[in-house]
Amino acid sequence: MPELPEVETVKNELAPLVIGRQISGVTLNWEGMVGQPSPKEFERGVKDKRILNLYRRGKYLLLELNGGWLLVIHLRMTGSLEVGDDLAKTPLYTRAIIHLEGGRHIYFRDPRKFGKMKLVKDAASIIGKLGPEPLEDNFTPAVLKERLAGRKAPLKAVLLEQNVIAGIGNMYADEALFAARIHPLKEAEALSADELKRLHQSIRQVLKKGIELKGASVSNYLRPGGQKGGAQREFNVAHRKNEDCPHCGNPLDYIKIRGRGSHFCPCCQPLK
DNA sequence: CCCGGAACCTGAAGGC
DNA sequence: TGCCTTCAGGTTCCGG
Repeated sequence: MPELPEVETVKNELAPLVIGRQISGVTLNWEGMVGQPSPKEFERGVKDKRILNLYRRGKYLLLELNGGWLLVIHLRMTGSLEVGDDLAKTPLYTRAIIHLEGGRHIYFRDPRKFGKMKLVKDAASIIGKLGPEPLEDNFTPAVLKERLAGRKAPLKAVLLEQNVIAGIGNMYADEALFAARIHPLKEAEALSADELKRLHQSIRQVLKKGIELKGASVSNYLRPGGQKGGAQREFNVAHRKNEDCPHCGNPLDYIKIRGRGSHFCPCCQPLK
């Protein structure tokens, strides 16, 4: 599923293909992909705008257009963006196409139709409530402590909240907790100073590694050129149901936390 | 505010 | 083999 490393990879690989290009039009195969404004207004508003720049914030991809407009894309669970030059080779499950000048197309694929595009002027309306970017320098163990303060919910559940920290999803939450040797059900506010330090370091480490490997292709995620990412091969616990812990060899555990499948090693991540 | 569960969707995987 | 059920999990909404 697209989390911070996957969206960062999409941004990095999309940028040289689309920045500076003008949008000649949009095809909506499924109008539900447009969150706001109405599909018709969206089509009119995007047409003939130029893509000036590309940013990521949390799991949001932000296309800066001229006139002060932002085209915001969220891939949700099964979305991916691919770029191609031949409409006859439109990928399966393409729900929307952004046509660029010169015959290039951005295909928004999404089997489950959860992804969303929005055209807005005010970035804060979309990303204003997001928590800190975990890979920026201002994300410190002290900030992590402050973000978890007062939260008695399971740590894993709190890590998935985008207004606490932006960009972490189910896979990288499991990986970060394993690397930090902390049980996912540990009460979020109850971490010791050492656990906070380990978790802070682990979050950054697993996200950086995910970006280096160009994201994890466990389900539908593909890079803009159609290639898979490689991060799933390096996962220690995520998506490794019924397998053994790569560290101690004991069977991994699988439980549901807030309805999310959670993989961990009960031996290396004791609840105590 | 905090917390947990349901809903949105549909292809893939598992069970019988 | 084929039908049926369950699972996947990012975000938003809702009830307690």
